[in-house]
Amino acid sequence: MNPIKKDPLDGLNPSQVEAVKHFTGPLLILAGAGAGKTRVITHRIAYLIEGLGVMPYEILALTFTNKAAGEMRDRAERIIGDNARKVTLATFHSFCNHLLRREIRSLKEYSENFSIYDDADARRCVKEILKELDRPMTGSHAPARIVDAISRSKNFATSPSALLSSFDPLAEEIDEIFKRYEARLVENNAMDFDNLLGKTLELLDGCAETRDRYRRRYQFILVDEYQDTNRVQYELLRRLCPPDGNITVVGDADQSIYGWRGADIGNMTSFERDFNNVAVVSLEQNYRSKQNILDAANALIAHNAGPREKRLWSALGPGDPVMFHLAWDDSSEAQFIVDEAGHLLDEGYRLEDIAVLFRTRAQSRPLEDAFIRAGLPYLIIGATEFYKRKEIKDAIAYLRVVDNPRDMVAFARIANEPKRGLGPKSLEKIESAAREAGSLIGISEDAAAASKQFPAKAAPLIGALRRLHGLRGSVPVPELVRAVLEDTGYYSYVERMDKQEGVSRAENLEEFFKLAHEYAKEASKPTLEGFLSKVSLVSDSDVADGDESRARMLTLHSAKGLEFPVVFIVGLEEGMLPHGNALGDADGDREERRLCYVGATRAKELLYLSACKGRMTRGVACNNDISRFIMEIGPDRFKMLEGARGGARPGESFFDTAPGGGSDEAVERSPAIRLGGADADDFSREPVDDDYSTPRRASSKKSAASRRGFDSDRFDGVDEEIVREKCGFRAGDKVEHKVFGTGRVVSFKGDEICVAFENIGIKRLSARYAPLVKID
DNA sequence: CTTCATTAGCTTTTT
DNA sequence: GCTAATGAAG
Repeated sequence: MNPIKKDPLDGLNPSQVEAVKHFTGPLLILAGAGAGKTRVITHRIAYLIEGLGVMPYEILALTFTNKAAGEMRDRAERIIGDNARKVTLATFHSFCNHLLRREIRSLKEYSENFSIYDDADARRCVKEILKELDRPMTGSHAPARIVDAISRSKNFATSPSALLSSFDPLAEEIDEIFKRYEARLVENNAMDFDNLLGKTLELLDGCAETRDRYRRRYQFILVDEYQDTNRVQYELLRRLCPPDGNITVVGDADQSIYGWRGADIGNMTSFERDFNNVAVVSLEQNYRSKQNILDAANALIAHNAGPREKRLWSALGPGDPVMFHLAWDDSSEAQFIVDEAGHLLDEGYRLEDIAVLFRTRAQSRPLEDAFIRAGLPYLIIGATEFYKRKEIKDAIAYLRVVDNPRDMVAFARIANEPKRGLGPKSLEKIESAAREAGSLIGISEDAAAASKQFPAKAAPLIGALRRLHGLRGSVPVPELVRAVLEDTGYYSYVERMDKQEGVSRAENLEEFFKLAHEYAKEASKPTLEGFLSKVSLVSDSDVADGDESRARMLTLHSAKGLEFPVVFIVGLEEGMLPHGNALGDADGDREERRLCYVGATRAKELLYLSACKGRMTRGVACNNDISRFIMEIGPDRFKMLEGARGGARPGESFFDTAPGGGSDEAVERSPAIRLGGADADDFSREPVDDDYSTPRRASSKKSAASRRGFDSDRFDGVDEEIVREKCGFRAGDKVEHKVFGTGRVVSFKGDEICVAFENIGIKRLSARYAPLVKID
């Protein structure tokens, strides 16, 4: 028994109450940024159950990310307790995945243990097909591009060639490649992300009985981020809900930023057309940001043509003006942010209050450098690398083959990992044998032994896979996972790998086992398929959270739905934001503007925008104009900020007006350039080199960044002597730092070494990892 | 068949 | 500045 913890109508404004209390029939909620969208959905779920007597299992709530789904469930649970768990609350993809696993019989060519293919798997398929067709795989025929074209065509529900210019050399062949790709998926009993949606639609269309069953089951449907639905998702909603059904969609056309992926804002207007008597509620009061921030955001978005459905307002007061800083180059832009962050910390903000938003992932690098140098811990959201790690992908591939022995993409990945002497030639033979036998484990031992064609070296692997496949269902998932990796020899192979490499990989595998345990604990009916689905459908932004005291770094896209007291948006330059690929295209331009709008509206108290006159892109210097978005917001809305080292003035050109001093100065500030330059040798000593040459994605707890930056706190109290011994420095030593120049060692504290640098001042650095060299 | 080294190609955003 | 693919040598 769970008492109502809270009245679902408590603390809502009149529009929100109207949205929450709406009972039957379609409802369209136009919710501006920060207007309490998630709040309305969760409270509506609560009210339907507690106030209107709807059964929890009759409710289907769909989101785009696992994170949003989880958050919604948490919040609903806080209002109504355990009943919230019985609501079907899922992403579109995971909902479809579940439906398919249950109903797949209706699609004869698939069985319920189908694999889910990610982009990399899809590319591999395309590559094989190109090889088959003897076509090139470069330029216009790059597998990634083809996969992209195929995916877009599915999202737009059209043929791939229809979306290509007729001049595209690919246009002629793409449909054929597409056909073979689909056939290959079927052969492998696999679905790509798009097919999870598409096949579900197909299934519901092909079987009225199933469709009606789901319609009866889900009397109430709620859709979050409705503006991001694509054609297929829209059609799915129409299958699941009759025209006068109880469907509530919540969206904001101004936050539509996934048009490139097939999201169709047209679905907002289609909704009123295709569903009957649609009620509309508009939420305009913003509970997140100070008015100055909203004014800037409103001014920006006003430049997108079309009627303004709403104008955000806030009762939180004007707040500080939005700030703008023009930096010399990307590293001084990053330095500006670090300096500013320092001030903010002095003022009482915490690191986790601060978010730095950028357009492209590549922009994180200089920021990371600056944060590392300053010893400020940060977290890159969305760079989960965990599931992209080789050992994890291998482990998943093993499991996939065991679960679905038709999955030849997974098999190709692991056949020779560890080395079993199975090269491409052997692989081909195994594949054709598998095709003949129906699946890998269908290859009979006798037939294989009899055939001179069949590589004998493959027999043990196939045997192990067959045996493990048989254990499916009778052995608990975590044990099965371990058995798969141990019995195939993969685990010991990883363990035996040389030194650090092997250790961190084995650690990651242990982490993976832990995931399996967690899954088994929380799933009502754990299965290998369930576990695989789970790991296949996690998105990058799902993991990153936690209340760790770190600044956040993330793309504008992954910022949607989040909020932070302080937001920096960097790189407001033509070609960057708006991005070069969107220039010259009116739709693209508008979407870029919305992207910037989304970023700006993430800020609660302080919003900083910055641009730089020049930046390094792909190792090449280039200079950009200040983004049109800055002009559109209007100069009088900004407080202009100078950086510690002086900002550049508008109109001044970066690399060409200052060929001598100017660019040299810039080069000196950029560690990346120095590293590649002549004095790289100076830093080739092991710990030093390691620190700066290894990839610096900070998402992993084991990254160099995290070790130096903050974990050091935990070593407080470590004997000073040990530290001294470890790093070989003593107080008074003159040292040189790759970035900070020369200085003198002042003292030690825990794992940290304090150094007084000539121009910079005293810095606390990690004794073990700081790139310090003793000089005479 | 494997391993190592060099090179080409590329980076917008992601369930 | 990175990954993945290709090529040469073991």
